[in-house]
Amino acid sequence: MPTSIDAAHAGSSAKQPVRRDPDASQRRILAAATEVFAAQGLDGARVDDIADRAGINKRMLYHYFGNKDDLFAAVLDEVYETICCDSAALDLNAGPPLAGLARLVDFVVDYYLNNPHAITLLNAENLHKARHLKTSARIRAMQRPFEDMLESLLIRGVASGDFRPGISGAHLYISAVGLTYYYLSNGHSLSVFFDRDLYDREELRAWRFHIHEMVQRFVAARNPRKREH
Amino acid sequence: MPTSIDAAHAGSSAKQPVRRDPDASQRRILAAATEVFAAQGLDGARVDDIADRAGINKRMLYHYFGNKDDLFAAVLDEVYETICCDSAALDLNAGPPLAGLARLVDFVVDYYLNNPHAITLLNAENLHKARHLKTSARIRAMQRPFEDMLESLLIRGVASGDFRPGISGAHLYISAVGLTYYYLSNGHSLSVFFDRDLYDREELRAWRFHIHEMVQRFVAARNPRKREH
DNA sequence: GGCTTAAGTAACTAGATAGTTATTTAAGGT
DNA sequence: ACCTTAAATAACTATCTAGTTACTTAAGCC
Repeated sequence: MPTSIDAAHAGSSAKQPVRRDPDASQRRILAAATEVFAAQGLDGARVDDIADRAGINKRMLYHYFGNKDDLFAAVLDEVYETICCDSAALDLNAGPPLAGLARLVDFVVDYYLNNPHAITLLNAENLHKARHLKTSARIRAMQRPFEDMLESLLIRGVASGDFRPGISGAHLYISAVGLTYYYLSNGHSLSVFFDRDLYDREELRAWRFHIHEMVQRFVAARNPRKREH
Repeated sequence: MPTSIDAAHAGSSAKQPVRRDPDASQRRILAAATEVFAAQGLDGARVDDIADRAGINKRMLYHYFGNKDDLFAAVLDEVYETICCDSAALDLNAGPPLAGLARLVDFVVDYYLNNPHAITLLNAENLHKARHLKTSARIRAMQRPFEDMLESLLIRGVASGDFRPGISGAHLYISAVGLTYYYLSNGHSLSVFFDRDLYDREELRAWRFHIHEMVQRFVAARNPRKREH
């Protein structure tokens, strides 16, 4: 089957005038680049492959994005954008602290389940020592409010007697992401090693529950309540 | 400065006979390949670069290892080898269960601190869906004994009243590795986001302590004892 | 010393790949 | 209708790169 229908040449092969749509072309390029960079990495990806999948002429890719590296930066910027937007919508400080904590975990798990590209793209970025992130304005803008939100949650939890004091918001967040990310990122190796499919629906459900338990027990003041899921 | 002294041509430029040492050549190639694949990934690595760093002729690389992909497989095999050997030396079931658990965590943290190459190599492997691992005999051979050792530890812990029942050895292990691995693998991104150097000595010490706490609190029967480090 | 084997070398090649040049043509303002 | 701008295309190129060919020479055995 054909990989994708070329919008610019949609319909029959009759000599219809080529419909122009710069915005759509850019979006198509970005979407194709996201797929290919995620699947092959920055060095493994082929510019011709991206252009083919986007159904556009390679020249347009250079016209809109400059070069391969800048295109990769644009893809990453979009990833950071979605992380920022999704995070901003997350209000950890409504309702009880324990519920906020659970929402944080579910948010992280859902984000990486819904954006599997993000993992391999961020891996590629870290292989290059976060070169592109360092110049991204977006992520810097949301850093402070996000950390503040985390700290508020922790303070509220200590006040309510649910959390113990002295917990680092950064460590808590890195833990939740790390447990999610590593499992999904290295699931292929782990599945071989433990001889079962860790991407299986039931395994994923169990792992989500595991993260909830780990995080809760970590912050819990004394004996944490069982949490139904 | 020159990248490395070529053993085959060591000494002055006088017309000394070329010393032959096939074992050393292979080791040099493997060591260079480990460096380059770890730094650039499978696709980013250049065979010529590896040959240059090894100080051998490219032809020998193909002679001993077949092709680029097989060389990468050999590098990974060595990584799996060290993981297996190091793990085998780890006796979790001597002394009290809590001490065994702490040894497990320290082992994992130390392994990835001492073998930073392993992380990017395993990432490259997972980008390719653990293609090479699937055919590695080594890792399969140690899977069962390692899991058994973990389960014994958990059973002993429950018996002694230190651990709660119902904990999965696999989940426990994945957690310890995940917390270590993600922190180190994505430390560049995280350092930018949290605006501090997470590879700093003091930060690393704090993170190790954090993993100990998380893991201990996770398995603890009721109120875990504080653990000095 | 001569002979066989394998370690080592230099120069080469076929194909791939990022990036360009030169050109055509749709869209939109006046 | 005309003209400018920019979207789109096809064909091209300089360079890089994995893998090879053809050759030289050290080591070990008799």
